[in-house]
Amino acid sequence: MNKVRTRIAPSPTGDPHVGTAYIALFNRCFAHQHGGEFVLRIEDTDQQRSTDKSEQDILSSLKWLGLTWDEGPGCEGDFGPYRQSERSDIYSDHIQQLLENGSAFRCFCTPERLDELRAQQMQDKSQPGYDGHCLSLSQSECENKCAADEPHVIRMKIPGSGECEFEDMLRGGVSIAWSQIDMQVLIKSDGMPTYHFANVVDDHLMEISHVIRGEEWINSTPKHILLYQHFGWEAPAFCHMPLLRNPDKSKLSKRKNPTSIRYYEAMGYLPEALLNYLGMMGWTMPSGEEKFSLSEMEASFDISRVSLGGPIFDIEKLDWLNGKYIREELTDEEFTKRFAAWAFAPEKVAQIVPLLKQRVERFSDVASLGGFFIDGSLEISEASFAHKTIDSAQSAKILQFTLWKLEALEQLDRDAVEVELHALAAKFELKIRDFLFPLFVALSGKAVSTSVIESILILGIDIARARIRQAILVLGGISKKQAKALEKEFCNF
RNA sequence: GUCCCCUUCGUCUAGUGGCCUAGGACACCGGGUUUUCAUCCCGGCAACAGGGGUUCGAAACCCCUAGGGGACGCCA
Repeated sequence: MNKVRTRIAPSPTGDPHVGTAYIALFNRCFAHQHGGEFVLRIEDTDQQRSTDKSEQDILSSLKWLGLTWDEGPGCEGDFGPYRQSERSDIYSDHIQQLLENGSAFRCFCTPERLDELRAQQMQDKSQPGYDGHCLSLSQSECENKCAADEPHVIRMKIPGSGECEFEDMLRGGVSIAWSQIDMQVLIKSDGMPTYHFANVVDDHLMEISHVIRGEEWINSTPKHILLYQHFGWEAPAFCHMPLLRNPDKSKLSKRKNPTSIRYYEAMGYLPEALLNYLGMMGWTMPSGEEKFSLSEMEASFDISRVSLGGPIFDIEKLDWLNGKYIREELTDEEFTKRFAAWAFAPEKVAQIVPLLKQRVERFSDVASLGGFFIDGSLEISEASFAHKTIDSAQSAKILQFTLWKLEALEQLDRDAVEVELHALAAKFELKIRDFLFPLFVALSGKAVSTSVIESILILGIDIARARIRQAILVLGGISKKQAKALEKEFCNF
């Protein structure tokens, strides 16, 4: 058997997600269990959404958890570069091969035509997908369009009939009809490869032997297998892990649950506890022991022990485990050190001090005024939101709208938040001080507090989001029906 | 809508045809220890989705039904 090599391939388009860490953990364990290597590759082919900041966040979050990689950015091996945006030449060479051997074709259809096509297919309740329009273009038509610089994409050809059968390491045989598979775009009109194409090319060139990824990819596996065939390459083994779930069983999402690794860091979870918790999602030690370190997991890892039901990410059990780690693994000295490093991180203190200094008369005022910066959840009740003109329903609405605004914000900076909040207050026809009142309470637990905007920035979007959501719940919550109506109103704002 | 995957206590799970009257952990409820609380200890509650096969024997294998989830983008 060839050397085992696995990879995690995050896309730097948002917060570092616990799901990424989850899949990374299993990839790392599998590789190391077999004396192989674990590779990190950045899939930044989406030029619109990829950011350097997100990449940095993902890398540092994985490191924080101890999920270091044997090869990847900052740890160059023989298969670099490890960032897809730096591999353009490789993709253009390879797409040329497919164009030449007839397994891919140029498509000049406009996005408008494709939207229309899809809308029609949806209406007819048929399987949405490309209709093969440009397949019938003659060679000369195609050349003329290219010469005229007409924007186009490159798509892969799909067998007209039959089934794609493949082995999943956990599920056994899976078969999907080729008729279900779309003629996937491989190269976008901006010249960048799509995930499907870059992923296959890179996995092959980086000699990835086992692709361990989320269940959401099962349905596109035939596309990948077909690409390996088009190139004449041997496909790796595939293994699809169950998806982490919200308490309502849907795929874990930030709208329903904190998903950012940063959130768990900011809430004061120990990385080793969070990692251990992720390890017990769908997996158990052969001994049955629930508390285990990364090296223990790697030593006893056995992928066949993965269970297939999608596990619910249960914060209560994580809390228990984290407490267990604090009690059993930290000496008083270590606790002191780690708590201080967490609570009094210099960058954080530097931001908080100016806000507190002007509002305190004695140091002994600091804890009650600034305590909410290190508190986890706040003790608030509906009564905390009592206000002379704003009732509970109105408060909940203000909080919900603010939450949506914050979620929509590309980047969290002072000015942007200020502009948005003022705009919202105006729409509500409220004075900014009245409008901000529920936010003060939601974020700090008190009616009197440091600046809301600064507080959001210091707390971080993840904690702010969680607190606002909690406050809405305390205020009686918002039913699905109400949420729908509100969302409509929000869009019209 | 079409296709794919999944299904054991509320939750995470053990279980690979007889050790199953289904085990452990979280949560919850009792009790003990503790000046309170927490920790810790002891006890309790609680599940094989339903139906049909195969078998001497099914939680486990097969089929059907139901439920849940996912995928169907010039996002990944």
